[in-house]
Parts: sequence; C-alpha cells; structure tokens
Amino acid sequence: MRADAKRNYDRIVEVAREVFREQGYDASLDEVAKRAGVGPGTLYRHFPKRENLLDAIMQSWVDRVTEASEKALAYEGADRELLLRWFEEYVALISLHKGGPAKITSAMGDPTSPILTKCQVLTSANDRVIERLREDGVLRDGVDTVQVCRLVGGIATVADQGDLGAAAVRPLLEIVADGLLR
Amino acid sequence: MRADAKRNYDRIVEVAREVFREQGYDASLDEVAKRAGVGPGTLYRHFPKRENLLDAIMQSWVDRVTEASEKALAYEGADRELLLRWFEEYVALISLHKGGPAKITSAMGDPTSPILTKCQVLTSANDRVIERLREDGVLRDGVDTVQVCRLVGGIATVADQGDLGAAAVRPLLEIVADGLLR
DNA sequence: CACGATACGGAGACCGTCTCCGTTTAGCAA
DNA sequence: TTGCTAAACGGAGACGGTCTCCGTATCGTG
Repeated sequence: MRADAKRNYDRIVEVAREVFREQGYDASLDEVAKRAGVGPGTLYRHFPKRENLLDAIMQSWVDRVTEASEKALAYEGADRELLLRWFEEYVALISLHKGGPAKITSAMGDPTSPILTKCQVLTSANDRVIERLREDGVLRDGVDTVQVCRLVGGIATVADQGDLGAAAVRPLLEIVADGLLR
Repeated sequence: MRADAKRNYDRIVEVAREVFREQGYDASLDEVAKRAGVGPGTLYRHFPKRENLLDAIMQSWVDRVTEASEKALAYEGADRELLLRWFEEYVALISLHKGGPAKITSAMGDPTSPILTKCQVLTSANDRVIERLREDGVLRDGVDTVQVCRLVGGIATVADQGDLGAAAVRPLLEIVADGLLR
C-alpha cells in the first residue's frame, strides 16, 4: 500500500468512526469523504460497501470484546450476577453506535456478512461465559450460545431504537437471565 | 372527501399493502404511486409521511390483534402454555411485514409516532393476557406490560432481521416465558 | 530524474423523497 | 344543461444520498 493511500485509509476510518457515532450507521458516506478531505471515489475504492468501512472501524472493538468477557469470567460471585454483568457488558459493546445492535445481531446469522468475523469474536466471548455456567450445572438444558446472543441482542435492539437507558434494560436482562438459569 | 379523492385514497392503501408485503417497509413510495396510477403529489397529499400510509394500512390489522388476544384468553390450559400461545400470536402479528417488529416495537415508546394508537391496541391486548396471569398469581413481581412487549418485540425483531422461522423462535419465547413466570 | 504503477477526486448517472404549482375535475346551484 | 369554484390531481424538478468512471496527479523504484 502506498504511503498516501495508507494516510487516506486511516484518515477515513478515523473520521467515519466520529461521524457514525454522531449520526448512526446510515450517515452519508459522501459526508465522511468530505470531512476526511478526500473525494468519494477514494472512499469507495477503499471501502466498496458501507459494511467494509464498518468492518475497519471495528478493529479496535474486538479487543474490547475479549477484554470484557475476561473481566466477566474473573468475577467471583453468584452465577446469576456473573451472567447479568456479562449481559450488561454485551449490551454496551454492541450499542456503541446507533443501529449497532440490529446490525451486529443480524450479521451473526448471515454467512456472507463482511462483519461476520468480528461478530464471531463476540459469539465466542459469549460462549466462554455460557460454557462456564454450563460446567457449573446451572444452565437450562438445550440452550446454545446463539440463542443467548439473540435474546440479549433483541433487548439491545429495542433499547437502541427506543432510547432506553440502562435502568430500563436491567430488568429485561434479569428476566432473560432467570429464564436461562435453572 | 370528494369521490375521486376517496377512490385514489383507497387504491393507494390497497397497492401499498401489496408493495410493502413484497418489498418491506422501505419500498419506494413513488413506486407505490406509479402502481396505483396516481402522481407522487397525490400520494404525498394524502399521506405526508411514510408513517401515515402505514397507519392506514394497519386499520384491518387492529381487528386481528384483538381477535388474537381473545383467542389466547379463551385457552383453557396451563398458564405457561397460554402465555406461549399469546407470544407466538404476538410475534406473528408484528411480523406480517418485513421490518414490522422493529417499527412497531420502537413506536411504542415514541409519543409522537403516527402509528402510536395502533400500537396501543397491541399493548392493551398484551395487557389483558398479562393481567390474567397476574390474577392467577403466577407472574413474577414487578413485571409490567411494556417490558413484556419489549422482550417479545426484541425476539421478533432479531427473527425478522435474521430470517428465523417459528422453530428457532419458540425456544427463545420459552426462555422469556419461564423468566416471567414464578 | 524518468517512468510505470498506483492512487486520487470530481463530474455525473441513478434513485428515492418530497414540493410546487399549473391543470383538471367534481359537484352544486341556477 | 351550463357555469362556476373549491378540491384534487399529477408531473416536473429540487434535493440529497450512493456509487462509478476516467482523466489527472503522485509515489517510489530503477
């Protein structure tokens, strides 16, 4: 990659992160290009689809994810509380941008999604928490990771779309947690 | 309303129902106008916002909703099964169109939404079921109708976006139901 | 420094939303 | 039936977003 290309690439990602946080995932890409001081052509060459840009933005995000799951697993307390803490982290992680919960949760079931690999990091982080509970023998029978992601992702999605705060989300997570534990 | 106006109004609603079912809630409105054989101006005069058109489409839907809740309440069996049957009806009702679950669930918390009144029909139908369970003393403490709508709406939303069938949705509903019952 | 590969960026095609306003029509009254 | 007016129509076009094409500029190597 040529030096000027890399400069533009980095700058676009940086600006896009800012713009998406401000305006959500459907912000204008020409706007991103303009703010980054490049032509739309340049942006679309580096990132042919909107998703490719999102993918690039998420590089730093994957680190956070693993970190969060490790933090949750390190918790020395009741299983229910461990699960709830993880759920809250999970919701926070996918809600960093407006529209994130819907985007990420639906990408999980779509093998062609460009952000699939990023989502898999999340699913496997979730899996570690779920496995731990299964080993403790406190998990409902027949539950799999994907189902948990869908349930929590669903809550995060409605919270995102309805501008609900953590206080409104917590009881919903508790209901799901209690449904998952035996 | 003049006769020709009414004719066009009705025709637009009819066509829109068809187009939305085919292409989802973000189908082109000019396309709707074209298929209805009217100019875009006519469409936008009758329905200044996309939501107004959705609202009109939903007139027949509200009848289905009350019917469904009555059917659920008439069920003579275990509370858990009653709740699950209602949940399945609920999901089906809001998933009639692609994008419906997200639209309807987020409209519930938005007092300015033009489809608010339609959603209230749904919330109060849900409320009747929840009240029945509360009277039976099988409901978890501190649960309110809105929370239930959000949980089930969340599941329906991810199912809608991920093209999940009833078979994948059922276990999720069971988990939520068990979390809601004591 | 020269030259080929690489990257840039803007003009513009395309599409959806929505408005403005000149034209048409319904429906009433004489 | 005819004439009139308020109501309704509908299409041209402004606007904004997406994305492409291609002539131009730049990098970095020989």
